[in-house]
Amino acid sequence: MTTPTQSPRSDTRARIIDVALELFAEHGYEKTSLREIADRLGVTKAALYYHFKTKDDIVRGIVEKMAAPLDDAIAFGEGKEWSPELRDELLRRFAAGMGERAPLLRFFHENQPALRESAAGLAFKDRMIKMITLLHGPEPTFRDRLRATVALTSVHSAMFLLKADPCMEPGARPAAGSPTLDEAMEAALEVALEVAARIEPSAH
Amino acid sequence: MTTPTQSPRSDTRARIIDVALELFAEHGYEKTSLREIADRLGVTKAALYYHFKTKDDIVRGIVEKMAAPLDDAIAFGEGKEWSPELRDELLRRFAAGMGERAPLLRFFHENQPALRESAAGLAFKDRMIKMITLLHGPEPTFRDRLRATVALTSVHSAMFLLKADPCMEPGARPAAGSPTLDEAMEAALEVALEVAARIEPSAH
DNA sequence: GTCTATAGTTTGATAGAC
DNA sequence: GTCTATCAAACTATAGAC
Repeated sequence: MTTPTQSPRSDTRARIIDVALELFAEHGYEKTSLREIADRLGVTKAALYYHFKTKDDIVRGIVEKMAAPLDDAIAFGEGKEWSPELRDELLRRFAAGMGERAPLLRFFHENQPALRESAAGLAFKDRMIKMITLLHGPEPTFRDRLRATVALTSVHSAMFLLKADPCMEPGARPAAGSPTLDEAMEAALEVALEVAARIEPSAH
Repeated sequence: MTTPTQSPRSDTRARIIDVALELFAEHGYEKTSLREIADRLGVTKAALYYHFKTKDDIVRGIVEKMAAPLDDAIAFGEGKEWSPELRDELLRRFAAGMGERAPLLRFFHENQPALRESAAGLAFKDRMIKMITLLHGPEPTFRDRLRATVALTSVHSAMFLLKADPCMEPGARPAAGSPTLDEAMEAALEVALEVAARIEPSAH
């Protein structure tokens, strides 16, 4: 067991990561200043620099803390022989893991320009590409790789729809009401499974 | 006919739009400074401000000039009664129009945080949502709206794949070589049609 | 571990000459 | 229509006291 005298696992560092991801996802990486993060936490900018060397280092912290479900899914799929069942199980694990970490996925998709020059951002992108590779299996066609990619992005698209204005026209009914996050994720997984179902690596 | 003495339709303004979109798509809106745009054009920042009132006004210029194919597709679909044939024709027009304007789509998808506070950005988003609505027709379920959204994003996903490193592992073959832009767009349309095919607005 | 204070840079935008 | 010169503001990051 851990020492009782030890503080609750560097609480501030964890809080910085949480607040930063929240702001990065909502307002974007570039538009979120360290001052905003510090203010929301009730500390000063300098305090942030005690825990993280640079702004980009916070991104590193975010990815390291939040990408665990993605790594788990990759570890589960890696080494196994490809099969339709494996493919579907990977999608289920991805949807379950990322659905609970919606801000991370949003941050990744909507801040590509900032993440493109970030080591941590590229590391996350590599994980996504690895996930795509596991999904389509060996000797894929371009269409197979595209289907795998589209399947993964359907989770993000579902979130986009949730955020988008539900009532768009005065005449149109608000499309079966606003679904909950869980319902949206369920729909995302269903569509993802549909798209991925036509992946057939042996038919090259 | 237009006056012969008139200059070639304000060449500089058009060049600013082209260069700005190119840089915005490649390096992102926030990371692209007006100095960079001016330098590449061989002018100064002040010259930019003669043609555009603010940086965001350049975005407005981009959308107004480049979103024409999208408006055409919307105009084509609006007022018509929904049918599977209309749905597919809309997807074909969208893919054809946006495939030729790949940077615009990339700019839109990868710079949401910046565009979220931009009037021009919101106008483009409205067009996309309108396109989604035309695709799924009346009384959609959330799944239908999601399928319509995913179908539209497949064009962007195809471009993501094209940019992503083709050779990912030492052992893996580079997935049927690097396809051309046209081949990628053809694949994107095929996947989009697949995804949209299960939209059935009457089965609510 | 957190603070004050500030260095040092870059940015978007403006004024006015030509 | 393009230039030079400049502004105020905002940012990341650092130094050093407590």
